[in-house]
Amino acid sequence: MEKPPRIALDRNAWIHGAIDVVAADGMDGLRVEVLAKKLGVTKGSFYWHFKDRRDLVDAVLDTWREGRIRDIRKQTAAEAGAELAALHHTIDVYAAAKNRKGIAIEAAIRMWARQDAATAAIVEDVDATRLDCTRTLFLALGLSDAEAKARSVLLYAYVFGFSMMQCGKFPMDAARTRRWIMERITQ
Amino acid sequence: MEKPPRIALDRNAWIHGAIDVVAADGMDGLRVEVLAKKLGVTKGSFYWHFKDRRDLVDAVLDTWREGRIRDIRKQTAAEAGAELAALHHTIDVYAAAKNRKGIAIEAAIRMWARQDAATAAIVEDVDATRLDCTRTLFLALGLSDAEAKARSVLLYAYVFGFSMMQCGKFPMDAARTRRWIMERITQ
DNA sequence: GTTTTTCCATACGGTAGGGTATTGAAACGC
DNA sequence: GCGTTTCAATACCCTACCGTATGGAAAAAC
Repeated sequence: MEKPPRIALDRNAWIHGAIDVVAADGMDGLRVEVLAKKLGVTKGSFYWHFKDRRDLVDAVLDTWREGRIRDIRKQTAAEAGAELAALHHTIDVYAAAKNRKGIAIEAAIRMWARQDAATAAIVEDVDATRLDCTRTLFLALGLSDAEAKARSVLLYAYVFGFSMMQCGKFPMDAARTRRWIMERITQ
Repeated sequence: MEKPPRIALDRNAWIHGAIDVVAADGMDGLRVEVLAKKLGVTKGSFYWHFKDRRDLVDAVLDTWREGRIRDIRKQTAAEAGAELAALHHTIDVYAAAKNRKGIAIEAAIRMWARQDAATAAIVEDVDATRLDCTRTLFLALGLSDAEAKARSVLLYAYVFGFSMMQCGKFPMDAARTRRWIMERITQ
């Protein structure tokens, strides 16, 4: 019997494992002992790296905020003249079905933010950053500031809202609908 | 000391109490013993009216579905010629800040639907009904079926998405933005 | 090689809560 | 009045977890 080599976990391994759990089961589903078993250790390890469960939750939220802010800046980066394409790209990336995990985390954290003020503040930061990024793109297209803001709000509300809807029983041409809506938001 | 008169609870009292809890704490926050204490009884009563916790959850979901379907039909009812006003009214009612509890329940149930297939089917029913109700209004305004569907999807995605956003740190004229978006969706 | 630090296992106490079994009391049928 | 039905209280058992205390092994420091 080979003895498995000792691979020490760090806070980061716990945080990323926790994010997976949050995506699957929501913030309430994040349990220290369950996560420990998933990582192949016991909670003795957990309480070495974290003060308590709340410490992990805060770390998850911080990691999420930093990641989301970095991501939206990257996705909305556009050379001069490519702003419209960048907007289309942003909608595609954020509303895409391939982004199931990201959407699940968004929903879980926003749900949790209803009960937790600190989380609500983090969501506010992320949303403000996102809204500002697309506002900049709309401004570059020559729109007024008020219209750039309104279109940004519509863009994100659509993206988040669509990800929460279940259109399975509503017969439609999904691709065509997507295209129509994207035009409506950006032009 | 007056002895409080015995007021027998029925399933409905439990269900409505449960809906309040779900709005406040999500589906995971719905606990038999906690709800019993809130209703001033013990869980001995609960297990008289319900087989188990899942039985209550199912009852909550059924009640929610029936209520939501009845409500959307009522809100989108329009005399001939008043279809546009009905659309505006629908957006107002569903996106309104005054509807905090309704929004919280929507979010909680949609979150729960990620883990529970039966719930996902119920959400699908509600969404299909809602989409169809506004589609009918758009059709009455003379739009093509494809466009009527696309506008309906945009309408609900916006309403749900906006309720999940935290725009506190994004400075804007909220009323004016709302008006702009409403026009963009309906006209 | 010994000491120290790092990381984890084990064992334990405590609370919350699901579900059952039993008892009890009020209301109802007659 | 008297039995029956309806609804709720009580007492349990059991599981899932949080958090702590302590011991122990591996690695690093020296």
